[in-house]
Amino acid sequence: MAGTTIYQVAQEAGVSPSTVSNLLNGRTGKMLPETRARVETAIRRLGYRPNRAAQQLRTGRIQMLGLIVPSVANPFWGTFARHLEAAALAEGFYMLLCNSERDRDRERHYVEELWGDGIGGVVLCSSLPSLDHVKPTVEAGLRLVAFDRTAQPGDPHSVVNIGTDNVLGMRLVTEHLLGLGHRRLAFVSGSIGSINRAERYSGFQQAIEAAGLPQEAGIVWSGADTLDFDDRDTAELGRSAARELLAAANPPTAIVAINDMCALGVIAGVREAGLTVGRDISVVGYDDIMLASMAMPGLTTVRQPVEEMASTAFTKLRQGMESTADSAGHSVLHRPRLIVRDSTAASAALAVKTPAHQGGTR
Amino acid sequence: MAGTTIYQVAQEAGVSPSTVSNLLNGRTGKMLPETRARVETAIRRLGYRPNRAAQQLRTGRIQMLGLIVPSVANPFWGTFARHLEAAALAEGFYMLLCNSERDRDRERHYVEELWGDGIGGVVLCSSLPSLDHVKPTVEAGLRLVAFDRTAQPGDPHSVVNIGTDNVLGMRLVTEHLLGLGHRRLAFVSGSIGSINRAERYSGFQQAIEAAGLPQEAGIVWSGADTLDFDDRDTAELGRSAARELLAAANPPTAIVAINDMCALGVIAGVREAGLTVGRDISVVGYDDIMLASMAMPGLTTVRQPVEEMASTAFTKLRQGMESTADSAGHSVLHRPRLIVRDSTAASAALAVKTPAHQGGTR
DNA sequence: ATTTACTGGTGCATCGATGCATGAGACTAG
DNA sequence: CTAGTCTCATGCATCGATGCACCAGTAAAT
Repeated sequence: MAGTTIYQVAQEAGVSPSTVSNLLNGRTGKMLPETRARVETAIRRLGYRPNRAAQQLRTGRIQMLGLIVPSVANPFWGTFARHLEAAALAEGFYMLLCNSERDRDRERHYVEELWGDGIGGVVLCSSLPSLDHVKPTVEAGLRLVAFDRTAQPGDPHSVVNIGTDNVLGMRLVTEHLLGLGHRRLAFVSGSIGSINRAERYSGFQQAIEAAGLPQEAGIVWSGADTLDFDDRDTAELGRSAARELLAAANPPTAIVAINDMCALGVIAGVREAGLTVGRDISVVGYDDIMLASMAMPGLTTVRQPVEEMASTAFTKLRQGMESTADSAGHSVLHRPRLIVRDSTAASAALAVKTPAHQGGTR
Repeated sequence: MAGTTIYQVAQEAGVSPSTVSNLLNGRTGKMLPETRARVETAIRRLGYRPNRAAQQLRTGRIQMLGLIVPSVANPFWGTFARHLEAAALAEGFYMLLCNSERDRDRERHYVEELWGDGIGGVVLCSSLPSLDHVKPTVEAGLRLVAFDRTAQPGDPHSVVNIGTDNVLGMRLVTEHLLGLGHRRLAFVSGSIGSINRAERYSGFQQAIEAAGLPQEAGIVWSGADTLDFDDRDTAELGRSAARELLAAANPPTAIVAINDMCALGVIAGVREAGLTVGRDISVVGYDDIMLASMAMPGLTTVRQPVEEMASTAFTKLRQGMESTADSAGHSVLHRPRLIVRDSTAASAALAVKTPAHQGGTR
């Protein structure tokens, strides 16, 4: 809108528009240093900036990527969005943000719309097990990086998956609890429909088995039909889970929540039941959102290296967009990390020989 | 990228590209219903979608707006972004997201970049008192809606400001506390540099004055030099404030925090001091972020009608972008609302004649 | 029959950048 | 002095949609 065109620059520098274009696009091979300098000066003097619309129209490409997340109101996605934007911006790419609200049709619609508008690459954060709804677009040529998801049979070829090892992550916290002497753990989740929820659950089970404990040591509390897609609901879910679990006969000594929001709800529920988290009962979450460190007590959880993952996502996307050959898809698994805080402590059964408030490396 | 052009549609329908264009742009005045139907069928059959780059190049306009926030990692901005996107999308606008990290230069850079790329409207969420850094761009024609900010002398003419009445909001909570019998209140904030912080402070003072209390009834705790720009820091600030205030002789019976994050820190600090929020001392925040309702106890706070504000922001932006005349700027003040939860209760001085846990309409 | 009026639709230049094919000029070789 | 070789720069068609100015028809008026 500044309105300076390549023609004005050309005139100012006393050359043709082609020359300016050549310079702009790095075709400086055969160009007198003097000419080059003249053009560069003119560009600077006029404050010329190429018109992106014209560039895109001509080249078909555009320096922009799309990000589709369930909802940026959720701090986990907000954080991811921020890091992805930073990675993109460093290479001159803009980022279009889209909230899918976890709706399949909205995901599809966005993907098609973005593709139709000339955006060549999209990072899709979907919790859906299948990518069928976007398959046609991907097969038409869209570069798709799926985030927080593991490759599934039937996925379109070129899709790159980026995530953390959920099985491992959940094993880590579960083993942490087992190491503290807990022998009766509850796993709290909404429906285990999404891929990573299933993976997390599997990690939980594996840890219990590996410890040689009977299946019954792991109680599963699943709000089955609850539509726990909203964060507030997720937390609420944790709250009711805690209430129910603690009211039952032979309650667990530790509760494993499917994610941090859920864990925060659990903490609230435990407190309402008159117990103290980190003393009477241990609670762990997953994700390490900002609130996890600020909660009282600090929440033991599993951190996903979000920044690193964002950077990988952008790199992969870009690679895909540049090569014309249809690169084969694959998965990049980042390593999750156990973050121990004060919400976990030795099981009450051992509490006699261990100081009550121990357990946190803060 | 689908690649169907207006020419193909024209051929398919047996008309000229102009006719298709006319239909697409609503110039259907003089067009036989039959012709119209033929074209519409062709469009559907070919799955034609106008090429946005070409449209933009031709018309100069683009159906896209920019949103600049301090950081979407902060749930308050995340929520706002989500609502703004929804409002924009309903009218066929995309939203480009930019994180300024509260940096003046980044704000300027983004504004210039967006303008240079043909984006005609930007919603800027800046905490800076002055808009001088973006003034040139606004004067060049960019439509700017400033969010969470009140008009200041020296602002560019066309800027529309959207916010809530911070003075009123803070008066509301402060009066709520006074009504509960509190006579010694502390106001906790980092440096009161930004406009809305100053406004909030002013509301606090006004309420105290209006109640006929002496100036000294309002203690001001200001972390002066602290760089409390990160959320974590803000909470930390509240924590230290609480500790210091409670350790002093003649401590306050109620603490007013500059925002919810800060209030959550205060709550943590109070708890560490061995006191119970909502009984021994009352705490209030501002913003009503999601966590406010999930904290223990639920935080009494002031809610900004975010969704409504987002909708206003979009409407104003759009109006500005459509009219060529440079509409005059103005401010839209939304009404904040007091949300009473369990973190406030009657002052301890009255506690003898009032049940301890009362006070919350939940 | 010729002009006037009107209806319904089309031709074409245009937006700004791109990059291939081509050309002008300088210089050397024969 | 012409042909051949280089070097450096330029002409021009192109991407797809837009919308004004114009034009073929047909109907009504003179």
